[in-house]
Amino acid sequence: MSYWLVKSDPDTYSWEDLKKDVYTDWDGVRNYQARNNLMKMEIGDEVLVYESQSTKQITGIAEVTKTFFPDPTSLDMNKNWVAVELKFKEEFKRFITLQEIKSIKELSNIGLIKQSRLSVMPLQAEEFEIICNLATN
DNA sequence: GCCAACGTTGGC
DNA sequence: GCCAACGTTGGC
Repeated sequence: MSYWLVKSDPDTYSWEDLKKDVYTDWDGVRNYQARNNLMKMEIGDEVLVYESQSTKQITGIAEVTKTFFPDPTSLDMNKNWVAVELKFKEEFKRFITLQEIKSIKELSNIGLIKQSRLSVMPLQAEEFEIICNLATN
């Protein structure tokens, strides 16, 4: 059981879209490090969803329902991009902003801050818990 | 809109 | 294999 954080630009695919779709293929990832993380996801893993750009906040939790498969949106056969299937799991009572994450010392090593351009990253269990606790308080 | 960070491409 | 040029992402 692992924990992850994925980013999405809400103009492309928002939390509202996921809520509406319930299941979605998390595709379009075009970065090897992010792809390698997608390939490590297992069914039942919990995934925090972060909206970048306009809103900059973690909105809730999704769950991995299918492990990686070839990304159907990739036309380049030489580059084996992959997607996973995610399912809407839980919306946070309170969205956690980037600003708030930055203000918490225990989260200072989180990939979201350390490597701001990476779109799929692992989370420590403790980091996942801290964020969930914030969101339900 | 600007810019830093970083990934990719292509010439050498 | 190096590195300059360029493109993209994402915070501010």
